Amino acid sequence: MRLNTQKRVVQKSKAVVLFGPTAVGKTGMTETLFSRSAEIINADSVQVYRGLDIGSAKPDEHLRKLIRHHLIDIRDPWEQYTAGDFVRDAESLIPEIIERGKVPLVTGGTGYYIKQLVYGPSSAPPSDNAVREAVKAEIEEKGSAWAWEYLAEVDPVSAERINPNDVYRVSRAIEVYRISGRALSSYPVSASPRTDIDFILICLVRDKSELDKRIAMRVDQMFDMGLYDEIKRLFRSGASRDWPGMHAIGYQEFLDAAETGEASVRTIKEDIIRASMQYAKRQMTFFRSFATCRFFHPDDLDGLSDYLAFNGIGIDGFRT
RNA sequence: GCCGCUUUAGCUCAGUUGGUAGAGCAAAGGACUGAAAAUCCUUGUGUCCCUGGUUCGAUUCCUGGAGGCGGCA
Repeated sequence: MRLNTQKRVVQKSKAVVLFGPTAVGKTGMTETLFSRSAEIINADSVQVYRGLDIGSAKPDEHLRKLIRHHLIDIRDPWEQYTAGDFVRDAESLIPEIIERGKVPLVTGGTGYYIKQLVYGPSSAPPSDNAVREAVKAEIEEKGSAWAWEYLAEVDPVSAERINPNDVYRVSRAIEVYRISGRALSSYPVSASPRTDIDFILICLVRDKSELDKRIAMRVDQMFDMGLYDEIKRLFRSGASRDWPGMHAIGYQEFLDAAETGEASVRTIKEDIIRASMQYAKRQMTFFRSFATCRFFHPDDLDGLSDYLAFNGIGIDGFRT
């Protein structure tokens, strides 16, 4: 039908997006299905950081030798990496990978990055750190109610959309206005997937109880693998809340514990497990909003490879 | 064994001068315009420990019992 028509008329760039909540089994899947055929474009906002290895569940040496990975270890944890950076990086990698005769495989759990890539990035200006700090200081002084009212004056459309308590977004909207003199809402936003690249969206899912077990198990493993040593190393090099990378689950809990001075390793571990489960839930909500996404259980390799073959994607020839 | 305190949502606890109850956390659902593992929104029926009594009416007051905590022996 529509797919066939597209295939005949235009040979568009194709890329596979493999998404799934944390601990669902994305990494294992890439090894099974894509070892020879693909190069991976990481879409995980924490794995971009050097030194955040265990807590971010980075693919190990073995897998990274087997499949070429991009956008991992490209920033230090005190540097900012953004959705906009990701889109630009991914856009330049996709044709390069196709050029090499491989499938670009975008995989990771950061739904927002994937949305910006698949729907086309926002045209609003990137953040300016000085402006952001100034806005933040002003809100701290005058309060969040003031901030929203101010936004309602300069950008009523955004104010209508953003909840007054959502200081994060209110301040971003004010920031855009201060940087560009234009309302954030005046920058167009795409409501449908971009047309220059054909993204095949796959979301891996498991039952809640199954996923919860895997999350708990994986957090245990992280501690066994030396998460605590990783944290100590980061603290020694000056890690704090100011580092973007330290906002990640598995790291921020140690910062909390260091501040209160009361938490034991056991309660930290419990906190990390709970935060991961909540994150997994948010990830699923994000992906349910992608109309074109197909859902598979990670064990359904036949279904998945059939679906990819139907879409003209060469994989490793897996058959049971 | 005696004395005191305590028992209310999955958890920690408010509260009802007697008219069957509500916060935080958890959970479920949702949002997402270059910070997104971030940030925010919505959702609260539970034998108010059990048993008798008083009362038009008891989760609330009284009797007896059970569990928990503390003190004295």
